[in-house]
Amino acid sequence: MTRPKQRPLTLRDVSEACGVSEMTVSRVLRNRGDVSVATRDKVLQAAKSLGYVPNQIAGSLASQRVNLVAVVIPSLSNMVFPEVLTGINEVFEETPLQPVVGVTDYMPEKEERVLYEMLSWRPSGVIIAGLEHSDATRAMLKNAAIPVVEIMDTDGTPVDSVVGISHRRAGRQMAAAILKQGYQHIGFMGTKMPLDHRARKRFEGFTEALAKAGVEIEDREFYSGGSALAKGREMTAAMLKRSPDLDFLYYSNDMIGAGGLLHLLDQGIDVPGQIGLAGFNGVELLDGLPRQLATMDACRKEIGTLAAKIILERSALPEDAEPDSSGHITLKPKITFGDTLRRYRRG
Amino acid sequence: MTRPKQRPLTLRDVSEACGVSEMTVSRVLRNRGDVSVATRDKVLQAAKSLGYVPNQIAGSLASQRVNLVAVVIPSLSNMVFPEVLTGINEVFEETPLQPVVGVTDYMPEKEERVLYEMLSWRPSGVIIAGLEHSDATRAMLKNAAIPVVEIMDTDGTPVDSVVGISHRRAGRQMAAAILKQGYQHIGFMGTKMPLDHRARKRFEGFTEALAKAGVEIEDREFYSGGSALAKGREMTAAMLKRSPDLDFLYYSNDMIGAGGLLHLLDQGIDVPGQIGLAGFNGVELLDGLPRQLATMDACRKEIGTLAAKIILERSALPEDAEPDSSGHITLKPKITFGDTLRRYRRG
DNA sequence: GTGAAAGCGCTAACAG
DNA sequence: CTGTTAGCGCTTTCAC
Repeated sequence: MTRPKQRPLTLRDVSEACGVSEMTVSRVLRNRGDVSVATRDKVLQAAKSLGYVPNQIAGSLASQRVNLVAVVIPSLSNMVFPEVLTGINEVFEETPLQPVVGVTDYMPEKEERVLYEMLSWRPSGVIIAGLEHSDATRAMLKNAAIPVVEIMDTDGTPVDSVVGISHRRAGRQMAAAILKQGYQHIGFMGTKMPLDHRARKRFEGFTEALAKAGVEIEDREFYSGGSALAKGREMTAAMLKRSPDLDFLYYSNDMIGAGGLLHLLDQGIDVPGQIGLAGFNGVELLDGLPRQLATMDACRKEIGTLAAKIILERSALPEDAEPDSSGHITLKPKITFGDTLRRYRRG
Repeated sequence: MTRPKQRPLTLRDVSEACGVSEMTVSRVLRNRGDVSVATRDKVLQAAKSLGYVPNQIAGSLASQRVNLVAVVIPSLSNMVFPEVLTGINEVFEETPLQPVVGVTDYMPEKEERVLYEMLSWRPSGVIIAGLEHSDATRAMLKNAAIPVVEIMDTDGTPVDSVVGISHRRAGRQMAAAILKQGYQHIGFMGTKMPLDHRARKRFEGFTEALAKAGVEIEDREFYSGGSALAKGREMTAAMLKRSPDLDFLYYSNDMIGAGGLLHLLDQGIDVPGQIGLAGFNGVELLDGLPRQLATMDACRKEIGTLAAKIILERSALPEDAEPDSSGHITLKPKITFGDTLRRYRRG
């Protein structure tokens, strides 16, 4: 109750308060080893009434174990990543492990800084978005000698484990679906993606599959910043003005797709009859639009869950054991046709 | 290059590699004290080539300083909080401080656990959402003897500093604006809010202001889970069926408001002539809807920025200095009328 | 079941 | 400018 100001409580304080050795107090507080019920209660009671909070800094240094898992993602405003985090959180919920999030803003050099910062806390594992990293980043990941899971994307060579989808394949798949329904005049809209490798790969897969069918994208536009919904609207209006013959619009994410959809409906355009639309991500947020946008699920939450599970297994493993599984997981997203990609061949 | 596996590098390794004492290596790596350029370069070079990453655990224990700031928020999927985080991140960007986020899912008891966990890392400060906490949580915050900023809400008694808006006032203000425009038959839709105190306070302020004008809410509905947009649609449809005479719908957040708006437009209802709408939050995400929803900005990013700045100032202060400012900041959100709350008195 | 001693990897405080 | 000496608060290991 009468706590000395400024100096946080230590084990010793609790020890003195209840007349039990520091060692035993430590045992009680960690539920380690056998302690008589009597002393146990005494200790617990003292700790609580003092309001003692253990010092993990000291604990981790002594035990050489840290219950932190570094999670490195490009953005928090992207909707996608909070969902991944939710998956991760769920798995770690009932374990001693704790995720610590770092944000890179899609900047490789910031990724480097953030990772360095996090590794300096000696986390038990790293979950990091993407497969494209600077040499320094990759080196740090390797040197850390802890489990590393690269997430979201599987098109490339992981440092260690990987959980994600093939965005190139996703792009191809959507192209195939679109062509199959008879659409031929296709426009593309998306973020400027020098650094969003996943968007880039989807685009590449998409164009590649079209090319195989002898189709080329007839118009394209890229944006950055601003409200995605509004951007989708604007870009769509502009593109259709430029290229009125388009019969399909592929968007690199659902938000701009939704903007496009709202614009087309405003204009009284028949969707998906006259113009079809598709986005990417399967954002639940958008259920409730006048039409359901065709899209592909990016398996966000599942990616989080699986990545966390890999860390969990690996970090429990004895020092020198090698996991028997390769730790490479490629999920297979499916297309949701919704109401903006017709299901029957054009008349 | 030939690094012993499993054992992370220590200062000593660097020290040996470059023939400089550990202490000096430490100085170089922290940019502390004067070191000759020659040794400095030697050290830096050795550290880099080895791929040495300092151990903050040991460093913090020795220096009794931790560059972590605990940030405790109810949710990541609420859109609101990622924006607050963005504000916080921006401020800490160029400082040694680093936010660490914990999520409570609006559960007081989880809040307690999360905070305990974070305090055990002895952070330099705490930023925590809301003013309602369990006694244990409040006690921990007080005992921690570090700067604490409670954010989002100012209706109540903070433990220490506070940055936010008065949600009660926000509710009253919106009620006043609605009444002023002559709307009289008002329905309310929102989340089930036993634990969302801010939504509750807005609702209370809202009904209170209506009551003063002799107006009562004529219908109300609460939801939980699911896509907010879809829920807004459904609830609005149901409510108007039940209470066709309503001329205004107040939503506890913009997403369900947007759902309602889409529904009304679908039905060909004149908005805001026949029915007016308002939400809350000022979600930029929604720019691009057919009509701009009336709303109030919750000052999310600014709250983050200010809270971070308070921590920053306070944590730099000498041990016993008292901040001269009370550290109580109430921001004043303004109403955006948009296109769903008419600006002129009813005919 | 409990305690005493040693040390985790680093930095504060002094010496030189 | 550089090095030495003590810890930081806990846990490990080994006695009892």
